Amino acid sequence: MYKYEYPHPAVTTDIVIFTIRDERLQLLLIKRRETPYRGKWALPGGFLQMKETLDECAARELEEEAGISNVYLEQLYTFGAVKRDPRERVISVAYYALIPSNKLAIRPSSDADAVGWFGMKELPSLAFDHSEIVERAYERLTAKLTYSTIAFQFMPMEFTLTELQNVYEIILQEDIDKRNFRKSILALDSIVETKNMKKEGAHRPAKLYKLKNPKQVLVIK
Amino acid sequence: MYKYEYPHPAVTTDIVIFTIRDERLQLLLIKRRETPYRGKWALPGGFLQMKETLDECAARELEEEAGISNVYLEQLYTFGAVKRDPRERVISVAYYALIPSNKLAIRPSSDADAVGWFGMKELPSLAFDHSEIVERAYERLTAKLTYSTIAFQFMPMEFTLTELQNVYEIILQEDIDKRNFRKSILALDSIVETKNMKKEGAHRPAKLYKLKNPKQVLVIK
DNA sequence: TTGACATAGTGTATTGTATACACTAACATG
DNA sequence: CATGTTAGTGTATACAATACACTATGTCAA
Repeated sequence: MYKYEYPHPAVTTDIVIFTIRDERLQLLLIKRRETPYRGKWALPGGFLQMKETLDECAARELEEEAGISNVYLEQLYTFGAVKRDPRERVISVAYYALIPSNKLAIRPSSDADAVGWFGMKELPSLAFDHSEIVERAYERLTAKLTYSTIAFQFMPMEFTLTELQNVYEIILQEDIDKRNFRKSILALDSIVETKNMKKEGAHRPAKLYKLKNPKQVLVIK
Repeated sequence: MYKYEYPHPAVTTDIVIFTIRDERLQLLLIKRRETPYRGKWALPGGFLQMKETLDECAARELEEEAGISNVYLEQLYTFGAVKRDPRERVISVAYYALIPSNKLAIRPSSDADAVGWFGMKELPSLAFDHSEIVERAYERLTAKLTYSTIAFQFMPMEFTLTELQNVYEIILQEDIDKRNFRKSILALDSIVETKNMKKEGAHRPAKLYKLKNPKQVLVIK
């Protein structure tokens, strides 16, 4: 039992985990097995521990609930509506993470069918204020796509320019001119050709590229 | 005495209050009269109450500690280093506020010389991790200056284009071409001429402008 | 009253960036 | 070896950003 002279809220982190799967922007949800919102889908997340920072808490939840580590993770916004959790006062520091498609090993966490990927356009109704969190994360993601190299964080180690273009087109939901796209991406000077080619199907193979600095996200212009 | 089954951190809001004063970007600090960091300057802020949202908490602190209300106030970032406060675990949700120069009535809060404005370049050493908070607030401010109409929030009801240009030049610390500045500002279609002129000194008077929607901050382009 | 001074106010030419657009190259397969 | 499919490439045009200098309107002092 912990005692304080004045009331303290609980603090949690909730994480919007984005990936590109099946040509769609998807995110990871967890089915709640406890009240409140029992049976509803919710963002992965959990309570802050006293000996970890907020970043560490988010990374830990990402690891525990989705089996994912060492990916792009950024603080999004802090949500503090008074009744956002019916049990007690809970402040949620929201994060979002980007997962490259090759890291998609959903470790089913504790239990199998309780974790799932959902397309942004086919989201179920969510617990708490998680819809609002998702919306804000999507806004941030689309904004950053246009003024940073954040999209590279969705890519596996080696990728083709067409694959990269697909990521942009899927997230922004608009067609991009192939030549202009390649011109602007190469102008960033963030990726280099590898010696490898992607051979797939009955057509010309594509050059594979890789990031010069895999973890670095640059703000451009 | 409040009791919980597991430990809860304290939650505070801290506010970086910017204004333009004496041709400089300045911010409001408060001298601490309690330990820890007794006698050091710190950002205004305080503990979240159970019945108020984070935004309300920040607005309340702004009012209580600086006597300022009804100004631009935006959540900045949440700071959660484990030992950022030596007393107990404290999560700080940082905000920043922009004060028009005409609202500068520093109500000395509880007591006189404990509140002061400091130029960004002449800041004293600050308590806690408040230097880090200030730095991030300044980054956000300069970034938003270039892609939103946030700078208008520094202006009084009526202002001249030269005064507005000065605000940009002071914050960005660079000279701006007068004709290009006026062209781009008027292109935003956010301000209109008033019938008034500012007569001051031995020279041609300047037209006074006002915001079409005083509270609105637009993201541009 | 008028000349000197100080800031307000205005337009255009040039440069750089973003966009639109179509054909050839290289592979697999039948 | 013809067909189908995706990879890969350059240029002309439109638009936006920048550089740049003179006239206008007031006050004040001689």
